[in-house]
Amino acid sequence: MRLYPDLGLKVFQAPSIGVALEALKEGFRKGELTIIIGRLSVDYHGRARSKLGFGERVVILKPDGALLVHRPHGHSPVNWQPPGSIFDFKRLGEKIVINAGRSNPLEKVTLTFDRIDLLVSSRLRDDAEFSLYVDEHDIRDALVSEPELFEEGFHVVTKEKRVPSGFVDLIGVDREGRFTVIEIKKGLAGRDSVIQLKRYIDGLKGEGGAAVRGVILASGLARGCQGLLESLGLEFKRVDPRRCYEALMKRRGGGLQLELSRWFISS
Amino acid sequence: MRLYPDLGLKVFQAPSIGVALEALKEGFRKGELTIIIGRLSVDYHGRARSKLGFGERVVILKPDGALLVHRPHGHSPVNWQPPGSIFDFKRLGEKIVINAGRSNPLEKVTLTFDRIDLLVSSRLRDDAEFSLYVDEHDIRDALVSEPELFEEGFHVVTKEKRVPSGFVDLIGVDREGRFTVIEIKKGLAGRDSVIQLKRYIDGLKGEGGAAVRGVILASGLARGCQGLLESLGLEFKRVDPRRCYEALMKRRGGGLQLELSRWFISS
DNA sequence: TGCTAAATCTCGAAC
DNA sequence: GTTCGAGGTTTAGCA
Repeated sequence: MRLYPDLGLKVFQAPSIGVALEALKEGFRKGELTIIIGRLSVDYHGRARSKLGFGERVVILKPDGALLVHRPHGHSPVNWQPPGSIFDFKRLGEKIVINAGRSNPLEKVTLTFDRIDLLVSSRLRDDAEFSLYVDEHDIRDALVSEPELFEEGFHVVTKEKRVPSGFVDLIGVDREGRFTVIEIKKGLAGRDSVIQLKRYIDGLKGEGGAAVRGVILASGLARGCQGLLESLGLEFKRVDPRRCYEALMKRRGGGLQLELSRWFISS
Repeated sequence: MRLYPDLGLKVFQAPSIGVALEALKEGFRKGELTIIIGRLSVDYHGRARSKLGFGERVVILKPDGALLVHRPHGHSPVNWQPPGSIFDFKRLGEKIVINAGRSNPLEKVTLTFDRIDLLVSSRLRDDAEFSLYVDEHDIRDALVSEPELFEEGFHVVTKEKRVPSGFVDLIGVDREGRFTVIEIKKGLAGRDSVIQLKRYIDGLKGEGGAAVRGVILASGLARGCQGLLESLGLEFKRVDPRRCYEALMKRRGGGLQLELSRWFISS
């Protein structure tokens, strides 16, 4: 065992069962994040059931009650528990067992280690803010601040309006005074988007009696949807996320470098 | 630096930039999984854009080209790259920069470390098979092997039949000889399931001329869908995942202990 | 707490 | 490779 008080980082190599158990309990009690490399099996009971035999994996226990079991391949953890789970550490013969569960929904994952190669525990300080931009929400906001991105003479009346079957992204009036419902998709709009828009319009027609114009606003329309769109009397318009991004940045005052050209690995 | 050849586990504590770079390159070259605990910032350009300032996090690099950046809280990584990504490690002044990207879709994530507290690299052996049971697939299989779980006198004709708008889960003939289309949902069936089933039936009606019976088979029907269901002339039947699970286990010959009662943390 | 819609969704299978 | 459907989806935003 090695202790590095400067970094608050505790590293245990091939710890005994007693040492590992103590480190697990103390690390969680102190609000630390713990990483285990070892050989374990996993069982899950809850929303479904799963079983995974013994193998060498990485386990992360977070201070907020999240647990992750990662195999040496793949993006997603093979088993996990969401934040808010309750941990329980115990010895079972020559093995270490970690239970993590919650009551709603009722579920529990059980890790059984027959070997722990490395156990690391550390308090992590991370207050940085994460910002992600140019999503559907941003496109809508860009249109609110610059309606001409949609169409000249267009005016936004309301956004995120609740209708019986969901939420309409944007409602406005076009230059000819027509009531216009806009359904926004960031990527390709598919059959489901078309049907969704149709339902929205039907719901609104129920309220007033006037005709309503329906427009899908997306970066593209999936193949085979054109016919459905036309048969329902709807329109499609292409949205340029780049221009929306620029509009947003202009509004937010931030600078913008697109540099789309020399993105890729320039190593 | 400590080398444990028995376990194939390399542990570097507060390594110099040169040592860290060398370890990263050699670890990936040898097909090892690498974990880094340190202080870093993250930038992502691609399907969206994101920015995350400096903070203490856990980074996992997998031999299949997956990369994960985990903050001390939450289930999901704050940034990542999927398997198949290309890694690039380099020095930039007193910092270490890791780029991970791919060309389709064109995207890249950049990690900039101003401190590395711990770097661990190890080859992980994990050949175990992961099995997850009682999903939609299993319910369908349970019905194929025990059609009376659906209805007495029911006969399965085909499963996973392709129709213009997707795949029908099950098609069969009921005791009165009616052509029956079954849409299976593991949990609550919602409005979308009802609409999907209607589309399937419409597609099948196009083929033959006979009337088709449509049934939603799920553990429940979402509130407000009953009306839609009836107006479309469809039915809802409750499925018991537990009985399906038992049917599957019977068929697979395995034993079964449900022990639903004393699941929860019995610590 | 529960529901609805989005996601850099991921993952796997079929075409 | 692309597309489509499912997921222990997870996550964020509101009623």
